[in-house]
Amino acid sequence: MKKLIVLLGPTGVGKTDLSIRLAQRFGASIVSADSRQLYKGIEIGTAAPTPEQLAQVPHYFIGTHTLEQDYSAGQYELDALQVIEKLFEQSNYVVLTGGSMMYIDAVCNGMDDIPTVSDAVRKQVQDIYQTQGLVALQTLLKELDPAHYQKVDLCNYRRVMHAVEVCLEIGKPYSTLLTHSKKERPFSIIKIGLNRPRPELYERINQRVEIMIADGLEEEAKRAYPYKHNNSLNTVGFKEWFDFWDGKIESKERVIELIQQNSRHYAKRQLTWFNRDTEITWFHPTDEDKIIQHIEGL
RNA sequence: GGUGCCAUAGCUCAGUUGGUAGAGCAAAGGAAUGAAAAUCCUAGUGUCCCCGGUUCGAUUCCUGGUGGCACCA
Repeated sequence: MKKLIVLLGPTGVGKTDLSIRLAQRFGASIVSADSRQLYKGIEIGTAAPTPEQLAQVPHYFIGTHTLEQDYSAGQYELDALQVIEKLFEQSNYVVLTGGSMMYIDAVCNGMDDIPTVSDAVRKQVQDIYQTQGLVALQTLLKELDPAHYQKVDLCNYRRVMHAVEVCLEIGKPYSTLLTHSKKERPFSIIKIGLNRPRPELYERINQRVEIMIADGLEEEAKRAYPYKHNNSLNTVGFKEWFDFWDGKIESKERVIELIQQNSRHYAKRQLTWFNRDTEITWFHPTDEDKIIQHIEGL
């Protein structure tokens, strides 16, 4: 039986190192489930695997896209599944690792089939939001998809916008596409969660940011600055620099503090998401032997 | 040493004409179906610096401490 080892956890917990050792132990390749490490040119700020690490085990979805390319969890589901199936032809194990919650769920559970929104519709909906505000979008959603209007978080403009976009794109209610069903996969899934006590995790995050700065994060951000309007750069570690250069943050010290803080916030959100998933077995990253035993025991 | 100002949430501060208090930020908890490192939601929190005094009642007024800041010596 083919087994997908899913190694997940909050940012900075220590997934990369362990994923390489596990992959070597089980003769597997690594499929990254990280919505930012797949972009080329922001390696320092996203703590992407180093060239040395990449040389140790074949990696997929690291630095495969340009900063200008749009990408999505839905696209990732299709692409990753294709890669995983191919890798299972050579090995009984594949390691999926990363912290992008929705990317992991896309592979493990699947997402409903929703068409990609065209640029024209996206622009149209953005215009409504910018000129008439969120209330106008809410009203529009109430007309187009009353069922979803009842369920969606109406304060969250991204969600309201997306629902409206899809309704306009397909000409029927967005909610008719949502089945909330779990897709069957031709392999079994072993979910391993990595976590540390909160103070320990936060200390690691803070230190990692300091290391990024020493490694040249500012220069990397400067090179990325021309692309700042792309989604690839709506990213912790970059948006703070952009705000600094745009005069919205007063000092470099403050930039660093904010990167650390936003990283901690991100880690907390990841944990909130993962804590709902009862399929995860949790370990401290140093419990490598226990993790291997756990995988072999299944 | 003298004079003045200040001391309230983890931080910055507001406030109570005397009836034991509230903002922002932080921390915490939560939501989540193609932008997800995105986006959004929710409470909580207090020896109101210390000892006395006045008062039915003091965080608030008064005396004296302590600490900080400023100015004068």
